[in-house]
Amino acid sequence: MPFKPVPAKVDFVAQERDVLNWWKETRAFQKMRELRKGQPTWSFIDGPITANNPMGVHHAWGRTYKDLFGRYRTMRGHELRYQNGFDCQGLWVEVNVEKDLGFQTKKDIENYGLAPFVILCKQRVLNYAAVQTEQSVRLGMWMDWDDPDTLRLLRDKLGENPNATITITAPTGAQMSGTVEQVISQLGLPQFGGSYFTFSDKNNYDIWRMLKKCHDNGWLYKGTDVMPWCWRCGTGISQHEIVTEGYIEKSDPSVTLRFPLLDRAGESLLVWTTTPWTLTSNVAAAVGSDLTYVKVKQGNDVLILSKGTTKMLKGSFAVLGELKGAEMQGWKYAGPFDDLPAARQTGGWAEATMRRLFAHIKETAIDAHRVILWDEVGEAEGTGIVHIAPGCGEEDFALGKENNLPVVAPLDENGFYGDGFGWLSGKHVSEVTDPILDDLRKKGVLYKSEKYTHRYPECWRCHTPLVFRLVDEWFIAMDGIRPVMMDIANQIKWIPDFGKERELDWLRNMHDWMISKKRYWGLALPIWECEQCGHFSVIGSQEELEERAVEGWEKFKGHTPHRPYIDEVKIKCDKCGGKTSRIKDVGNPWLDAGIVSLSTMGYRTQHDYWKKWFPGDFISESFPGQFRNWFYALLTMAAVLEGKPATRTIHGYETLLAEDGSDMHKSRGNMIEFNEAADKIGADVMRWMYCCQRYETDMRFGYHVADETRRRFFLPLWNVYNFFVTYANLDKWTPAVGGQRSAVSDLDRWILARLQQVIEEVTTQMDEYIAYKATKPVEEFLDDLSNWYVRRSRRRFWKSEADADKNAAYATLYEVLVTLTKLLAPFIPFATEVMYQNLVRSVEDPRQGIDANARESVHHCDFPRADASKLDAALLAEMDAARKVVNLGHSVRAENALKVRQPLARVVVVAPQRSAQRLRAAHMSALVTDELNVKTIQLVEKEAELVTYKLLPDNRLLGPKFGKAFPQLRAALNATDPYVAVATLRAGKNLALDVNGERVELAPNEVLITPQPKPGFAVKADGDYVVALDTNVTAELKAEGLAREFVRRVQDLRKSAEFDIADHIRVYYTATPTLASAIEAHRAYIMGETLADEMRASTAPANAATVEDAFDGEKVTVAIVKQ
RNA sequence: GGGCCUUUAGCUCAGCUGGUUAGAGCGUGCCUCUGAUAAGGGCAAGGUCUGUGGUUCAAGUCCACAAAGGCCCA
Repeated sequence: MPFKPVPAKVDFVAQERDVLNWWKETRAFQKMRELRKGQPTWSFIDGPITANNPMGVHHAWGRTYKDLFGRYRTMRGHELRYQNGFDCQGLWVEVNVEKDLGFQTKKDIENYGLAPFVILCKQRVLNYAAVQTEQSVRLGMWMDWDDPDTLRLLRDKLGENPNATITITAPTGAQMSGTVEQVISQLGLPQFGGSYFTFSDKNNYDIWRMLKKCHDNGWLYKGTDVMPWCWRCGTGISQHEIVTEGYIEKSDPSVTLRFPLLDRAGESLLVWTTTPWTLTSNVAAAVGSDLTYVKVKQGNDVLILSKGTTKMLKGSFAVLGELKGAEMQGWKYAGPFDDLPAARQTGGWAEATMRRLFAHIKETAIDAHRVILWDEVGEAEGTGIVHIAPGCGEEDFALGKENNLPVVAPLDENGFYGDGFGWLSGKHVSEVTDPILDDLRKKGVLYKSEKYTHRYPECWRCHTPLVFRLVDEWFIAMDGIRPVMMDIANQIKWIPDFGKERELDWLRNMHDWMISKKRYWGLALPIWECEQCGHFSVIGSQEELEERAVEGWEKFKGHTPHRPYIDEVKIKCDKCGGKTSRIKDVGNPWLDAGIVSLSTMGYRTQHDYWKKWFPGDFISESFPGQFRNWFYALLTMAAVLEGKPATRTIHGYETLLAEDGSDMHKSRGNMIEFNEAADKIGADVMRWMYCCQRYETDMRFGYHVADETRRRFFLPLWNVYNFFVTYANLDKWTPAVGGQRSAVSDLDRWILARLQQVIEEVTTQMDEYIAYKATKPVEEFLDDLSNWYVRRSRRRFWKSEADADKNAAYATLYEVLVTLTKLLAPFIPFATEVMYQNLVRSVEDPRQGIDANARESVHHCDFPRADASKLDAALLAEMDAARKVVNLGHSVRAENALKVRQPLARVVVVAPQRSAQRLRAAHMSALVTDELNVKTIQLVEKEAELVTYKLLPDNRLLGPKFGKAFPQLRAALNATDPYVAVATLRAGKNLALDVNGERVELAPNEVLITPQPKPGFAVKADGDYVVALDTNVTAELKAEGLAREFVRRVQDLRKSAEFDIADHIRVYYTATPTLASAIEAHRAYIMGETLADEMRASTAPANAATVEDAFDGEKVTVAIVKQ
């Protein structure tokens, strides 16, 4: 057999695994790469995936785009780098390692030891890099992958002894030698190949260089602020992380308490807060200057609160008077925790390293207690008087700065009170609420306390409620780079285009970039700060560090620039000559990901190589978040070092949701893991789903959609392929046997013309990176192929004689399938490979070889190019007309309950003149009559008995011409005799009308004539077309219909008895008289259709497959046996 | 609080620069075809195009305001 038979029930998932093995065995990826070497470059820069967990289906969406456009560009004749990237450093990894170890706080990590902890982080990254590599391979991504087993070997060896020497073979075949730690630090270098890892030495040192450049420009500084802080992670959380990852509904005790006023005996401010722990740090009380406040008397107390909040008072009260907030400015009061030492310290209280910042403030918190004005004070909740603790809140801090207030910052990094807080010192913020309430009660200032539910920020990693804390962090000042960045953003092509606006919006509003994290695993910020004089140096390279090292180099040498070894190195202070240490902070991980347009392409060491690949042509990532994360970091780094865009195109896509539109979350249980989906629905189907999705809207992913995709697209494709192979084998047809097409029917020319159209559309859309606009024409084409071309061509394949027409059908379908295979290869690489191997490569006799030079894999082929000579616009229009008539005909049959199996005498068609001409052509007539099962087609000129007409003005032409008189024109047209008007217009003459007493003339092209079926006929109309059926069933036609019914029963029986398509049979039947005579009258037809060599009106042998049935008032028993 | 987006059939979404009777898929009901067969095709039902006002001969489409939802930034 020329082609391998296609199994009846294909296990697509198993088939994909076979393809993966075959690619591996034949080194298909490497060969493809060789093939494209030296062709024009197309540079894709991969945004690194965090190697921290197995992939979910949301990762597969983006990775499908990356592979899709890479494969497309390859087939279009480009050389690519094919480098995947892993994001390795940062808190994501740390938190998971902590979890594995059961650690609660940073102290646990320090007790465990930084060196072994960092090793565990690296091991986790290597482990999940291996997992994600395997998963990506499973998805069909062709990248320059590391061997996952090698990654696991390195993971294990690192755990055993990072200093042991080792040699491994890199993806390029080169040998990598050194200590385990050193080998790992060199993964992904161009000479070794494989994925890049952001923990590599190259990546880290290139960031050093970038930071030094920032410092040279004067952009790097240390800043102080009060910011959200997770005491469990021991690190600041930037506002962006909270905004995106959300808040929780949290119930906390709210407290209302009195601030007794000094100089106004018996009077108190009534103050409300939801964070009692911050009361220890109260410095001032804020009121709205325009708000109205009231003095109320309750028992012996006189309380002051805003007029709009008195409903919160408990019990009855008497209003003594009103005043404006502005009048209260400067009133002094006694704070709730003035007994603590912290309140008595000049400038306030903070950790030792930060006290200098408040040296200019000469007051204590107690001295400072007073009423200040603040526009933001409202009456929506509380008392209209806000407690201000500049050391415990972001806005408080800013307000404190404005008013030159002292700052009392109570918490250390783990959330414990420092030593200036009396009985609270050493207590943890999470457990002081009740003791503080007790204390306030004892002091007699507590007014009331109740549960209060509010939205509260939590740590997105560990879900600990955040506190606000005064901290030192390191920043890059962005003002200097802002205009450059905006210029760069404008040079880039954003897909979708609103991406540019979003990025520009971010750039306009962006604050300085906080690059420090007080953690352990990550980029070692190359900042050495002098404890004595505060001066700091920024180191730009390993070499520079060695040069300036005055201590500890020996301990660091041979290690990667990570904690703890890097911290051993001390350098001399430029300014005072003292010994300086590296700050303990690690870097923001977006630095790691942002540098890759430089670091991974040999920016420092292989400049020619870098120049060849920089800037990227294309990047693609999920939009949410990336404007302020990777896109931003990527553009910033290249802007600082080169002043250029890092990429020419930025493609983004939205969020992947569950099928019901809800967020996919592990915790919610509706997250679909990649492996699960791949095993269930296969990679090709997933990929097609992703490709069909509009990238600029959220995607709903689920198994129902997957199944629909399989049914709508995948099965028809496979069935057409299956159909071809089955019949080609039956006829022993191969391309070599067939040779040149000797006769090509219009149906063939039509499908080939459609094919060219599709190639053009797909190419256009793929060049624009709009995948879903490429998939749509393909699906339409497949529908044409399957539901029209193949359906209409069935008999050509089925007939027994091998003539030129049959050969043409095979040759055409073959050409379509092979082309489609190449066209779809970037989208569904597995199925297309199977089809290609069978259609093009595995013809049994190599001398029959389709193409002696056929490439080994479909992915080595060139992308199809449209052949203009096959693009026949007239033919396409002709077929459209025929299909329209057929559709109407079917519609008429359906509405009048005339089943297709019953032949009818004729179809009467009214069509526009051009179409009528086309339909008159013999081939089109045959198509229509056959499809509609009618004897003749009649194209009528005198359609008057069939239709009436609706006359409408052509709005586009006549609207502007008549303006306000347009409605009258419309009415006049409606009132005129349609038959006369049509006759006039069809004769090419102008139609005269009376509009508002004026005579106007309409040209034939200005009036739209729509035929309308007259009621009472079996007629259906659509636009210019009207189709009618002659419903008179003569005895002859009836007999023919019965014969066809009989054939149907025999065919069903063949099928259910599991006969082979080519088996010849004997038929036995008994039937009611009318049916029996119909069967005998059409004996030859029936036998031909059913491959019957004999047909007898008698009872069957015992072993025959038998069926009884009744239809159209007749009864029949049919039996068949194999001949 | 500012900016952007969305709102069209039971569900998910198309609808280009304003133009004739607003479409598709899924779901539902009915019918039908068939050697793609636990598929395929057709027909039908289902719409105040979120609301109000405006511009225009003509508005799902343009403008204003409002409502609901989403995203981004404060």
